[in-house]
Amino acid sequence: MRSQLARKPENTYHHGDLRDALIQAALREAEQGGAEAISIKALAKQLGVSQPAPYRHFADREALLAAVTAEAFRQLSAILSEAMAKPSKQSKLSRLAQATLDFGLRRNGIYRLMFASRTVSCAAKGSELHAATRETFALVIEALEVPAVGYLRERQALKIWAAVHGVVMLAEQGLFTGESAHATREELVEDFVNETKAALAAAIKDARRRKRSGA
Amino acid sequence: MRSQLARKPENTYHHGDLRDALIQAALREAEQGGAEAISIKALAKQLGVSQPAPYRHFADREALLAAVTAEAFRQLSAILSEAMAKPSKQSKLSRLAQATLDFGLRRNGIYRLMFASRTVSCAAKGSELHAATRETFALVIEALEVPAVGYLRERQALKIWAAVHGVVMLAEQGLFTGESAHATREELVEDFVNETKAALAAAIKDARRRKRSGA
DNA sequence: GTTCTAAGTTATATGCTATTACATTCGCGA
DNA sequence: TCGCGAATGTAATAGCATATAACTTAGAAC
Repeated sequence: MRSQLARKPENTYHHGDLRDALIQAALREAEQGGAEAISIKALAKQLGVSQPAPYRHFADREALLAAVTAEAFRQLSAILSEAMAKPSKQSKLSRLAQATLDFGLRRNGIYRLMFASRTVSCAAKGSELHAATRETFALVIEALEVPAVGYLRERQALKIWAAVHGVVMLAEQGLFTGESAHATREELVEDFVNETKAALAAAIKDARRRKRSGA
Repeated sequence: MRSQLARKPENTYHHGDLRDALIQAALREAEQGGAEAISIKALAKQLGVSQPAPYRHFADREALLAAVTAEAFRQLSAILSEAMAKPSKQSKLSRLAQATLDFGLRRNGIYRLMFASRTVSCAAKGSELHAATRETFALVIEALEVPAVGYLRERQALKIWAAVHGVVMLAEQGLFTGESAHATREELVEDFVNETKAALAAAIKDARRRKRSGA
């Protein structure tokens, strides 16, 4: 296993770890231009192999995109885990939400690859990509820092996750640069975070009261 | 001006209204496959003209996509206006939000074209596309049915707009089909609508109280 | 060491974007 | 109504990307 972005050494026949090198190089390309910026041919040239070489590792372009997207989800998961782990005055949920916003804005192209293409929705249930997306969502649930309360916890996780993605989307559309720019993206995300906390607190209080009156 | 989806009549040199026909045909193509499904060559063949003919009306593929996206925004605006206009027990905001969700799910590919590509963010400020997106957002503000209260109204509009888009996004990712499917997409949207209403009501009440105590 | 297989190469077919040079039609003014 | 210029369409072609087929090389397995 050699360095991930390495070109094939000259005067050698085998690259060594082309599959991984392709994924890493593709991620770099997608950083700015999204999925459209990923060209098998260009990647092959970049890595010093012939154009058809990548097809030994991926059936077609879609398969490469799926692998790249899965890797992107794993990277996001790592970032979110780290954000949640480090000590801070902010709540875990706030840190997760802000870190997601930051990721979505900074790594624009990759974000679109992950959430705005049909690659994910086409992913089969047992696939690497499907697993990676589920793992990321599990972190959202974890960030709520509440025990499972019926399906309420999943519901709140879906809501905050949806809301944050919506903010990223509108921000990339440029809806925050103009007359409506008086609310920053970070403020909006924090609003959603606080609403989620309030909803959870209310629900838990309600559950306790019901339990007490029932007992 | 001839019928929009019409092929060029045989034995004629001019199509009649190729520009519009291209946009309409491209919209049909994008319905399922998004922007990637739009091929200049295929459209030309479909409409019975030569491959280079479309370039008389659009500088390049990007320009066509921008025009198609603008048209899509106008169609969405029309749908939302209609939803808001018809008498109903539901509030205008609820109808707008649910209609947006419906549009996003039904016309999946077009929705991605509108909100998940970089076409919009690259649109110049004076462009047809930029105007179309602003007009749609203006409908969101209108749906709140409150007078301008500082920047609060725009902020709430941004929030509900972001939230609805987030729900569409996650729904298309398949996050609602699985263990987390216990909340429907419609329920989540309605949650966000109600939170928006509550926030607006609270803010207006607060403003009145402040005004009274000040007077 | 021989052989089998994974991984890479050359050559090629196909499809799309885009440009150049040429042809046709429309509309408008003389 | 004739003619001329602008708008619109066509044919031919260059360039790039995906993908496949047939062939070659190196590494591993026995």
